[in-house]
Amino acid sequence: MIAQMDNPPPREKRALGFKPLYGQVRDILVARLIEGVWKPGDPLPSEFQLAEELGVSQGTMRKALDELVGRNLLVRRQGRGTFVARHDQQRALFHFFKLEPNDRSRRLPTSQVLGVATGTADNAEREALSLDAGVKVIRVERLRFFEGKAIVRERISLPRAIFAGIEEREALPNTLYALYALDYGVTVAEAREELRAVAAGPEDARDLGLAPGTPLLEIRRVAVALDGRPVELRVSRCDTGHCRYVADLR
Amino acid sequence: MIAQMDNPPPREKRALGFKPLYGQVRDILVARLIEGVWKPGDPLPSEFQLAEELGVSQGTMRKALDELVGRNLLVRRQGRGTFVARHDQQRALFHFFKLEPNDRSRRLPTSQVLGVATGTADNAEREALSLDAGVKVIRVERLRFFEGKAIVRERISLPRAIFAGIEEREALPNTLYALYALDYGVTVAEAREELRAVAAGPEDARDLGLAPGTPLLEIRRVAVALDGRPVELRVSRCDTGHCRYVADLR
DNA sequence: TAGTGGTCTAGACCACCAC
DNA sequence: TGGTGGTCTAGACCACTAA
Repeated sequence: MIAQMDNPPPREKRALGFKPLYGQVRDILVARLIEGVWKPGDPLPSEFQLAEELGVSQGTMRKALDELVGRNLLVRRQGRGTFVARHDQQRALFHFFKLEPNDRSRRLPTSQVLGVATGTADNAEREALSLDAGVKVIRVERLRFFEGKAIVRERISLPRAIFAGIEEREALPNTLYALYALDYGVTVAEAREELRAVAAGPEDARDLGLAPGTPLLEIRRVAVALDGRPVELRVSRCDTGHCRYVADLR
Repeated sequence: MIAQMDNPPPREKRALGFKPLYGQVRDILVARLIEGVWKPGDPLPSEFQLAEELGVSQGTMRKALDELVGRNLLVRRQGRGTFVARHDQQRALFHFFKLEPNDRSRRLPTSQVLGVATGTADNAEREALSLDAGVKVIRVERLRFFEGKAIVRERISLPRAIFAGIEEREALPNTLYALYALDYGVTVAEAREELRAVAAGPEDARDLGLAPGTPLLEIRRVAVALDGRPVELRVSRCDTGHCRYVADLR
């Protein structure tokens, strides 16, 4: 059993505080993912084992697992098992990357870091990342390329309290979210993006090889970790002469 | 039973052609929605009745219904029943509308039709809507307002074969998708959007009160009906000085 | 109170994969 | 061949709504 063991009424189902069993099971599984009991790529115990451990039926465990698969936190492979999702698998890669080159090929761009710096969070960063005044952030500026052509200029802000030492690494990988998960225990679970059209500034123009004032697509993304903390602010300015932002509404 | 009645082997489950029962049931339900057996807002028979009619268990029927609820085609209301989703309910309205005024209020903009015309589909329309050469389309141009301020200039292209007569209506409602469903039997089930940054042209500038060349967010959307046909091409140019495009990645 | 969807269980069998 | 996830069933009981 789960929480009910402490309380005499074995199935607490009040009008307001009702929480289904599979929801409690799901929360327990999420907590284990946050704690790092299972790491990216690890297999979970079988559905039957998990169900027996938590004292629920396989059907209930299945429903809990289903929800986590739906949130892209787990991956099922028939005949093999259920695994913790990784941020560097083809399927998951494009979940947080919606730019597509105009030739419709689906590739990830390469990256070139322009600079890494540490500073005090400005107002925008404090609001986006829920930081107190005076807190330090790490800022990464980089360019991203499709087929050797610079398409995106990107500024990434990270709380130093979470990503301490990341500013001293010799190199940063192209897929940062896999790095966050493996080296900092931070699983990016969701993100909110706000898009605007802006005019290219002098630096945008220089780095992207455009005239100043050229319209650029600005993507402002706040990434949220499994535990609900906002962990990254990323502002990308994209030359939509060579790519476009694609969204499927279903 | 369903398809198996004709064939002696009651459960056809070959290596390749295997299709689960709930999938067949789901397809039958979708077919009924396309035929208009149940119209937007109508209640479906209860899960038990549907299950009995199609000769499956309630659990299987439930799984089929679950998928359609997940695709926003049906809506469940506990204690009341399962209903065909409508495109003019608060919940569904914003599923296909991702612009948010910068004051973060969630409202739909009002609309003002600038003009309606009929013409021969151009290359872009033919490709987007899978039309043959020479086919006629109806084009609607309109402005959309937040708080009385013109924010979006929109060009909508519709195949005349599907929406015959729509060009002669005295007025067009703000929420066109509800009109498509109710008067033309066309349920918009999904859409693909491509976003770019563009410079305002003379007409954009005039109608939106901006200087020519101001960066605008261009949203190019192809809406697809329940039966898979593309039914609408919509190109919106948005003044992101007053609003922004919002996407939640999960 | 009757009827609907929502949860949970127990068990059977199938499809897929690795060994 | 054994173990995993995937499907399907039958039945019980709970929560919500409307009459």
